[in-house]
Amino acid sequence: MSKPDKKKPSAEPEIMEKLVALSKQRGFVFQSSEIYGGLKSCYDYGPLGTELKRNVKAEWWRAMVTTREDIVGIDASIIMHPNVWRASGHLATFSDPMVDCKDCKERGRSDKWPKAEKGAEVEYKVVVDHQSGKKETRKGAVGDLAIVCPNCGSPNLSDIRRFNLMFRTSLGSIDPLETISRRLEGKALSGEELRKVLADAIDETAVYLRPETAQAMFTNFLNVQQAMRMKIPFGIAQQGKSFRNEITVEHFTFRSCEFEQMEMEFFCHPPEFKPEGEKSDMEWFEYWSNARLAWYSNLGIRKEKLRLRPHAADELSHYAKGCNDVEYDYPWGWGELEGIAHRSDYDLKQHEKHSGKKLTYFDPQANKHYHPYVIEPAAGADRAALAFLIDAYTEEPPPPGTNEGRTVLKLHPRLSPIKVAVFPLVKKEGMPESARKIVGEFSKSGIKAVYDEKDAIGRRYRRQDECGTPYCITVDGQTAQDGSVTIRERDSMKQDRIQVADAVKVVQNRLAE
RNA sequence: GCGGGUAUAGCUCAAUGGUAGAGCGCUAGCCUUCCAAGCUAGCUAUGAGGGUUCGAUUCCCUCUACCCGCUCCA
Repeated sequence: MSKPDKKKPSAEPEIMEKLVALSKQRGFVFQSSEIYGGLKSCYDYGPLGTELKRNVKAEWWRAMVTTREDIVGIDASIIMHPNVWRASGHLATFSDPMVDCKDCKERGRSDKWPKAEKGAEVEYKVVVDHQSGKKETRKGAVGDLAIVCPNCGSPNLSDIRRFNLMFRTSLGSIDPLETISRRLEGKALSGEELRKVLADAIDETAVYLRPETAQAMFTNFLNVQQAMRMKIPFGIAQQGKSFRNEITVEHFTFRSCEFEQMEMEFFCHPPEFKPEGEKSDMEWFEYWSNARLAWYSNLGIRKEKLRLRPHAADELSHYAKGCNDVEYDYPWGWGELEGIAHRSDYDLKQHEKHSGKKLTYFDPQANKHYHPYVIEPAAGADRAALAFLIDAYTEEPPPPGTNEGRTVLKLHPRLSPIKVAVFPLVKKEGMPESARKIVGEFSKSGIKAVYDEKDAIGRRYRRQDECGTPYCITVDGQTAQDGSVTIRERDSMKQDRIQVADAVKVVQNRLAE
């Protein structure tokens, strides 16, 4: 088991700056609400970014649902019953009283920290120089919370804070503020009493934006299984927005408060009910780990920039039997693209406990009811789109004899926002008309094509290179004579002559490769 | 959350206590027959708020956002 090694000297620290600039210039990603000064961690996808992300999601759906008999999809609501989050455990940490040590920066639950007598003098050691690890002995008095830091023993602590990992809102037309002001009218309450009144009033209508899409696959487990007559092993897949009030956000769109997930819950036999010849839960775990890793490399991410990192035992949740992260070597170091978790039967049992409804699968072969095990590949659509973008970003030096290099996004053609650009070599002799007709043919076939006649032909090629457009078709003098055009491939810059009549078919075939 | 840095045109950068420039880009036109050619004309900017000042993009304060490092990440 390898430990995460997040830190590494960045080989190209400036690549992100260039990519952010290109993203804005070419319309991949903009900062949200930019004219108002921006909003922390929020980004908007522009026209090309939207196409890219849609293509990423479409490829995922194709690989996970369309081409598989054993997986079906759902599209659940973002707001779910609050008890879903009690069952999943998200609401517990949400309301836990958290406290920070001001000396060693340890953070934890105040009700779990060592008790100490209020006002008592204590002695503790603090690391004063992180490089040498030099410590200094200090003294202090225990404060009102009557606890000390479990790490360094310091009584120098922050106030209690409750971290809102989930976005809370209220469902219903009555504003909780109305309820609160009514209940508080004419009352003089202590801080603790006041808090209770507020918490109760808010709780009555409180709902939360989902922090993950996974729970809807568990709550709908039997609905889906019965409606679609699914037999174990089978999976339920979903794509959609999730929301987390992250403590920190970083690295462009890599970690943000609003993000899109692509998750699949694969229900398989627990060991005691596994028939002969069927994959075991651990074999499915390996299968999905490898399948998900391969998905990224098949869509063009360089193999040496991808790895599967097994979680160390102390990183795992208590119920998990394993977790592999698919990681990408971002410009700032290795970071998570996707997590494949072996969740045992924890989630279904939790929901069974909290809802009081049976969530067992009836296995007609074994003639038994049981809770299936679950393997969960959970990917981030925004992270995937970002990784594809970073990996595709290439700066080529000027070829011998010239002085202009080129910037090219070597995206997999199926991920490219624009598939084909069609140019008239010059703006005369009917070439623009022919070119526009070709664009029309592509549009009719559902292939995103654009027309461009501005500037010299070389410049138009370079513009498309920056957008990641894999194919450029040019109408020239020969077109009028024999009905042929050139098709130029983005990465090799090689040109073939093809018939106009075959153009759509040729591109379709190349996209299918 | 802590520390450091940054904020000028669509992008990359310059300059200035007194009319804010360039390159690329973009728009229109001319020219142009295959890999960022040329000519002409045009468009576009000092993150937000406050203070000092006759006058602030420039000095000061606050806020916001972004970047780097630490911290955190159910």
